[in-house]
Amino acid sequence: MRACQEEVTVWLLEPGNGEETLGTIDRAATISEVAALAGVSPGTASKALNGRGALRPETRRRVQEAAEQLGFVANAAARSLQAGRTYTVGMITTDSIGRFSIPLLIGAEDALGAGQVSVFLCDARDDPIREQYYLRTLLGRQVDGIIVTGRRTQARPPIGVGLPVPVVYAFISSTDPDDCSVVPDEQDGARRAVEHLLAIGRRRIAHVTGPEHHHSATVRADAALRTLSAAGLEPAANVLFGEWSEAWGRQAAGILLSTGAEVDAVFCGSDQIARGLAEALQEAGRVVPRDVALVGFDNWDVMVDGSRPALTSIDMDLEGIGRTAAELLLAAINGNPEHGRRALPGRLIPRASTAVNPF
Amino acid sequence: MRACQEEVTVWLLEPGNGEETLGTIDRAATISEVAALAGVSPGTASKALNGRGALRPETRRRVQEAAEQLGFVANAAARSLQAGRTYTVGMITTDSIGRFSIPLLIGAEDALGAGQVSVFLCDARDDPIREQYYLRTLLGRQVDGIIVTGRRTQARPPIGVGLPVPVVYAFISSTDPDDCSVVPDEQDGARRAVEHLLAIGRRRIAHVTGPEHHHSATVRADAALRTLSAAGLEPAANVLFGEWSEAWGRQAAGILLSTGAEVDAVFCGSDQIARGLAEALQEAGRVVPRDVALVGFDNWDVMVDGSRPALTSIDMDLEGIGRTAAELLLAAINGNPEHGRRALPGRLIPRASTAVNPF
DNA sequence: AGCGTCAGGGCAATCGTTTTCCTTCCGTTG
DNA sequence: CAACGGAAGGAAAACGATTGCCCTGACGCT
Repeated sequence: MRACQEEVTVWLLEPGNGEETLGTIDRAATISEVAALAGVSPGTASKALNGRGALRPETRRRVQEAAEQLGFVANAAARSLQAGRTYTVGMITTDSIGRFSIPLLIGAEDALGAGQVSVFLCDARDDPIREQYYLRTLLGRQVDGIIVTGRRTQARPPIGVGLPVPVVYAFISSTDPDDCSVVPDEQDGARRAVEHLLAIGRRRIAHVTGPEHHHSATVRADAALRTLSAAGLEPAANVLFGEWSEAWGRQAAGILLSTGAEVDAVFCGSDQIARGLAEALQEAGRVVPRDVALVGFDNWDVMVDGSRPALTSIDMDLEGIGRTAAELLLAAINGNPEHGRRALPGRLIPRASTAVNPF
Repeated sequence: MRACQEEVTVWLLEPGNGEETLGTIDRAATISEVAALAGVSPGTASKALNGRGALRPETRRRVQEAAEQLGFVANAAARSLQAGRTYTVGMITTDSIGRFSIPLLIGAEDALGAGQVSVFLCDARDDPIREQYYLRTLLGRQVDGIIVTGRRTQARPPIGVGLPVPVVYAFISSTDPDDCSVVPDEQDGARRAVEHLLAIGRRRIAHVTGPEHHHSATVRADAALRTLSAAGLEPAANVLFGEWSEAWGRQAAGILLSTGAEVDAVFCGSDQIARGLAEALQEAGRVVPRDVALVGFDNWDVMVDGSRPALTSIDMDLEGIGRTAAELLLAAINGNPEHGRRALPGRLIPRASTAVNPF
């Protein structure tokens, strides 16, 4: 282990001293070779390296040194075979890998990597055939568990029933309430957005969002309306459903302006929509946030920072969702399965588009 | 059991025919169980399922049926152990997984998945320690090969020397010319951009790009200048190095306008820069593309489509790079290693920002 | 001195597949 | 009719790590 650290350093800082880098591993050494070098039996070597059995400290050390010298790394296949565990999980993204999957993936990979578990990545691309193919592949590889993710939060049918390994859904959820799902709390997010606008004194608040058939759009819209009415307010305009794009945001700005509704804030269903709205409003002479304050959703860096002014937005903490899903999966693998949907709160990231004092 | 099967099928394909779905796998069957059910020995069953050995067709069929009935999927660990191959490759992204890694990943996963090879994903996050940790992990898992990617195209020191498995670098390249690298041909991309601007009749062309210490920035800038001078032209202004952001694009627009240089086109080092430039130019009263044509780089959908007008851009075909890298890796695994850098050409995607007739 | 105990470590089975021999049984041929 | 050859399939040895069991000394106690 010490040597390991030093090796890294050698590679990193001083090219030229290649003595003990990983480069010395050119054909995997077996534990028998290590044992032979240390003058013990393979079984003993195994115990020495895994801290099991009753061994003299000196023997243990000798084996460890031999292992290091040979650059020994235990053959995972052999170990899995005998342990019945692979320290491996599969991650299936049902839609394609994209903007939403990545933070999930990073979070999951983070939590799993810390537990010495590797991740098989599978991209099912919205194709049920591919999905089942990957499921089968993963099961053949004896993964210890599976994380299922997707780009929509809507509940989906379970990927399989009676599977031999635990499954956790991240971001999307399973329609089976007995399955374990970790999702963002979108209602809470919408509530925070509206409350923030209320807190800075806005009262004529509109909502522009994605397609009405999109689960996230309706959930967020409902929560927004509820929050408004809890404050004794009506929305400043009907909810505008459209698509998740800047173009729609621009178009929606036109609609809002043309209806003559006196709007002093818009909560947008996505940062892209908010950005489009911001542009169009300002082209029409409205000042953001003085005349109209804006809150987006997703906290997507390139959108919130690229927009002028920078966008206040709701961060769903996707990385946290990925991490939590991974942790729940590990727990399930260790025999402590959890059931049901768990909704993680997001947080509001305030920026200039709702700054009370815009200077 | 039956009920389970039907549920899966109902969801998946054809309600009613639940015979052979994955639902039946609830505790992995071994080949011995299959063999017993088919009334043969395990060895024979193996031959039957893998199309090897000399077996009566009828026997083969019997075994296959037994396998299906039990939902048999060969234990990959056992198979790897004996074959010495795992049909698994590792993919290490040296910087974080991000906008550039994803298409690479998708491309690679595509090519590998088709070959029944699974991918271990590792995110080294620009941390050499993590990198070496993952390398070690992958080697312990006996991956058949490794793909190394990153978010910068600059050459990097090899991830290891004398490794027991082949390595292919994708997007980034290795400083060791003997290693196999697949990279975008950025010079070619820059050339295409400038030639496109020349083709639509622009002669006073400027170049705004990222940091001077960034490899991509200098490579593209050099190629752009060479292309101009090959056409007998000088750049309309000194190359403006800055950062890869919209903010810099806006700032650069100010610089170009204030120097009074008569610029009729700008080739930008990234779509973000181009977008910032487009905004600022138009706020200053210039019309894109009539007064100033713009070409970006990366063909990043949200930027090229979100910008107004939509941006002409250079697409580096990252997915193709990922796919090619994976194919080369598979070839190397099969004993046909390739060496050296292979630069893949990109293509120019024309959009409104360079439309000859902007209506 | 004799017995019990325990530390230290070797042996061998085990995980599930594949593969290399073998064996057996027929059919064909000299 | 004996011998040979090929087809069909079984037996068992790998692959590499782990682990329970057993063996061997050495030590201590009576």
